[in-house]
Amino acid sequence: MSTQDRLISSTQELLWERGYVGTSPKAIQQRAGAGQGSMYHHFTGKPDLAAAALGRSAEELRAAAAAQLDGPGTAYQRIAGYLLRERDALRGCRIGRMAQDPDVIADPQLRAPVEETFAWLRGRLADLVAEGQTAGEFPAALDPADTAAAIAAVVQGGYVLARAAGDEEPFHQAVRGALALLAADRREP
Amino acid sequence: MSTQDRLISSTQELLWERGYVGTSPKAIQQRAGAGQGSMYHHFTGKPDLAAAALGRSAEELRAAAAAQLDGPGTAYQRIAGYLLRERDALRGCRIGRMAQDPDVIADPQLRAPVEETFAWLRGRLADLVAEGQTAGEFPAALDPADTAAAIAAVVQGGYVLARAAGDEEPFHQAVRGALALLAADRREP
DNA sequence: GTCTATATTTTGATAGAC
DNA sequence: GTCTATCAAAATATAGAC
Repeated sequence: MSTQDRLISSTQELLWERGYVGTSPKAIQQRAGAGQGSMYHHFTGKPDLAAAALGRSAEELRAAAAAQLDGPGTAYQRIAGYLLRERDALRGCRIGRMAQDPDVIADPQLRAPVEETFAWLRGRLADLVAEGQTAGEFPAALDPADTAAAIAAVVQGGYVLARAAGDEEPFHQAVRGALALLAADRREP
Repeated sequence: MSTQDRLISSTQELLWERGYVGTSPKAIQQRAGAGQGSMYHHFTGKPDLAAAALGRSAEELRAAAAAQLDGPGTAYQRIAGYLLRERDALRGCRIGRMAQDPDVIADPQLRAPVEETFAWLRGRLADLVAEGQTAGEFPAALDPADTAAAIAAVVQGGYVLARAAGDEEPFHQAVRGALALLAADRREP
């Protein structure tokens, strides 16, 4: 792996762990095993490096989600597969975390990967919900975009609950709760 | 309002806007109109002041939520009232935001109000769901704790989606989506 | 491309006068 | 209680040698 690559992956890790404000160029250099000169040779500064790191994280996240959502099975099974996928709930979401950072939200270059990732995810989930409605899996009365937003929100909010509790369980509860609500045919009113 | 009070409320605002790492003593002093001396007279340092601010924010948040959840109406109506309450979705949650901050999560003094707020909220929502089940509003098969976690997660995750999009709409979609899933009796499978 | 030296500003706090 | 120095360390670079 090149020095440039190590700088990017170190920044990815640090942004995940400490956010943009909490990540210093010095910390990045130390984790990458590179000096000041290397970093400022390859990137114009912290925002430039962060943009590269966020772009890569967004790509990775999207690929991982697509692996579940585009897989085999019914719409419900694929959504369940996505929600039940193994995750380190206490680490939270690499991309969702950035939405809280005012310096990321304020910089169009940094916000773009965050915005695009969630726009894509909500769209993909909405398509799946609509597909499930056509197949008779889900009630026709559900709005696909609303349902998709709720599903994406449960994951992001589940991370918040887990980190607040210092325990993964609230994340899993939220996911189970959402899936139970979605499993309309299993319900007994 | 005393200088001490202004320091606390200024810190509450800045923690909400910029998080713990992004909030400097200097910024607090400027917003409060107080000098260094005043701040360090009333508080031992930034962590101490942040603890006071978070404690107050937690109290306020809990009171606001309780106003909706303990009000009149059926369980569904009260949950809907809570979810549809007027919120500035782009500002996000004062308390939930702190769960992302590693320095807050690492300090037991700072994490306590965050942990307690969500533990209370999930418990209160679970009681309401159970109440609704007894009344026949919700399917008996739902697990109250899971459902409560999903509802709380939708709000927290809704904020993430809204901030990522730079638009309140995804928050409202997520809330509508969750309420539609909860409204079991209105469903046509 | 990478390194070391240097520079400016901010952070988070202490000291001591009033 | 509040104010104005003062301070050591860190953040975020730039300069220039190799």
